[in-house]
Amino acid sequence: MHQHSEASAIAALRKKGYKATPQRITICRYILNSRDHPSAQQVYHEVKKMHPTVSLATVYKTLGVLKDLNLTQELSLPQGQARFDSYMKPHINLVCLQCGSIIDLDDTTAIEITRRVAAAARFKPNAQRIDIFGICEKCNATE
Amino acid sequence: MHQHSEASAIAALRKKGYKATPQRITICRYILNSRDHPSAQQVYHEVKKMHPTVSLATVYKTLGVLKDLNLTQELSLPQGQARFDSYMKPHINLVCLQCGSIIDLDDTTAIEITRRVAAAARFKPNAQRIDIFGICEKCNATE
DNA sequence: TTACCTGCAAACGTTTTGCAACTGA
DNA sequence: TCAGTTGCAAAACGTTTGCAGGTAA
Repeated sequence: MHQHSEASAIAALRKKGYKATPQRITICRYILNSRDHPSAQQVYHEVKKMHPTVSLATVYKTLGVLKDLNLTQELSLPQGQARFDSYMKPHINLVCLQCGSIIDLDDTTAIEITRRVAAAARFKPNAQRIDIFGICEKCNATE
Repeated sequence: MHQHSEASAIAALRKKGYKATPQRITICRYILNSRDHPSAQQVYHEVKKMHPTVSLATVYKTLGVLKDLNLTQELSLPQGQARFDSYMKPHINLVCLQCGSIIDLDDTTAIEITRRVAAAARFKPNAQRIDIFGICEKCNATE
């Protein structure tokens, strides 16, 4: 699902004039290979394992860089922190209101929708996001 | 588009045991009749014209009540404040990255998508949101 | 009458910023 | 070498909360 290797992340950074620092590489590796849409705090705690002195500021700055490189998307949700999604193909986010998990769901509608909109309204689309809020399979079972 | 009258808002409040205070009525009237997806700050400044002593806390609390009554939806966006949408029919939000405007677009896809998802993943949907980020017609023209 | 609401101020959590020291290219 | 980066601390921001006084029903 997340097809970016470490080497391609480094190349992407350098291509746009960003330095490939150890902290950034660690952050990229974590984000680009995680499927669970981590928050900045989660990234921070994870990266600290390799770089104990890393700061939250660096995490936020790097997340900004990754957005600029189009390697991640920011999912801002009501009540609380943003979550980061490195699955950049148009898709649907299934957001569980109980456990907070976010599942990426491929669906042809997600791709189609932008095309339709560009045609219907005179709107120049850049990015998209489809969220469906509800109760996930796991929470539904344990209820 | 926004079909709620003041009387029906008062009825909705009372039905769930909320008091219909003057502040709440003013906030409801403003939110339910605005098409421009105001932020809490905008609501606050607007309501202040009628109730100069109203507090931001009351605005936030009332916005919470309106969410509970299913009369508004909170649109949290990257970089900044949440915006509030009183158009509750499934639709697409066209979010302009330049001027910040949000346009509601009716599209059959918006309704269809939840049905498909409920079937595809074993997910119990509650609410949905479709955002397309880009440049609106107006900004595109003045560019 | 009373449970609920208001408005103030303080608290909270996330994100951003300024800056001196450091470092990748 | 030097533009860009780090990490710290402080600031900024939107939002929430506790509470004493006030008000709708």
